[in-house]
Amino acid sequence: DHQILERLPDVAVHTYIDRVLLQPGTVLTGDNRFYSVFSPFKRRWLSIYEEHATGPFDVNGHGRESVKPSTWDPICNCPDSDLSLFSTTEASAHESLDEFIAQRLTDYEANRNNPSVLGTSRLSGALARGLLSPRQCARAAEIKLNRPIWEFPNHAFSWINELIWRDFYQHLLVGFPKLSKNKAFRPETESLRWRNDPSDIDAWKNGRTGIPIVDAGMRELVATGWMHNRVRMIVAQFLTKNLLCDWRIGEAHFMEYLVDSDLGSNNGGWQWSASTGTDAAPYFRVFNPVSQGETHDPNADYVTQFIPELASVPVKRRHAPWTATLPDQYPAPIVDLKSSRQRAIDAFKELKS
DNA sequence: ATCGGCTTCGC
DNA sequence: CGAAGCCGA
Repeated sequence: DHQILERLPDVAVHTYIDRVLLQPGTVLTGDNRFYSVFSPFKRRWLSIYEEHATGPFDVNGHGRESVKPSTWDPICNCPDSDLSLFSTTEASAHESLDEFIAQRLTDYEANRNNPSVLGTSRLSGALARGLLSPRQCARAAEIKLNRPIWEFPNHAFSWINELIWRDFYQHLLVGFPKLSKNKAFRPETESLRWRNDPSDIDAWKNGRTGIPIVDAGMRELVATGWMHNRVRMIVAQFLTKNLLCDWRIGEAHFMEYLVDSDLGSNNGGWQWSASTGTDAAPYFRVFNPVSQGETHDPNADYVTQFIPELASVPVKRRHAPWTATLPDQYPAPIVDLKSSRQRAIDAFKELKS
């Protein structure tokens, strides 16, 4: 950027912090270090935001043209995908934001974990591609609720919280450069003996693991260029814990297919799920994909949408179809959930010795 | 230095 | 209610 500026002395260039709400390096601990735990980061973040919130910048009037990628094709490898859910122009991204704020913000906390309903904002693609800024998101919510974010009721603050997570992961990239170099945050996890079984990885990528919520998510990813956040955690834990595959395999696959692919958020999410990261999930708390499915997709609408061959299975058994009559076209589970969970816990336990 | 507390839980 | 260990003030 600096070199381009030097070569264009007659061009007026204006730069803005618009990828995040607070610039990385400005939210630091008492002894000026980068936070590695979200909660204290958030407390400090809020105290700074409360004092120094600037709102969106006025960028019109500098001869600026709107951001307009002509297509998602260069972004994600989804040749057969229906990407119509995602804005491809700045104007439509703002329409999506306004629609979310007006219609769904108040129910966000109640609905955000159910992948079968339109509960999340689905603005991640627009944010990652620069069609929207998080400042514009926060400001739109503040206008709607007529108060600053630190006075938001819990149900709406829960969405702002996700914007703060987004900031957190960008801060981590700056504070811990090894995260950008394919390295785990917790170095001792580098010696974990991942299995990386090629046929397991293939089944995971193609939505053929025999675990419906996992397969639905993986099929949603390829079909739409997006995956619901709750399901991202489920498929990530299944790959890294039950299949004991290196988190970098999943990270790369997501980067290839997601319309919202972003190094900070994607790497942060994968290392959280794999228990290799900052403030990561404790390794002994392995998601059970059946209970996750039954809890968050109680009517099995989501798994049925992406795995139509499950329609013959009674709804109550649809998250564990092997307990009923398995449809011919749908595979049996490629791992036993109980023993593979224990295998992962044991592998992580070994790291300490 | 001590100590409360730690995104998303399984069983 | 179990389950590591350590962050951050």
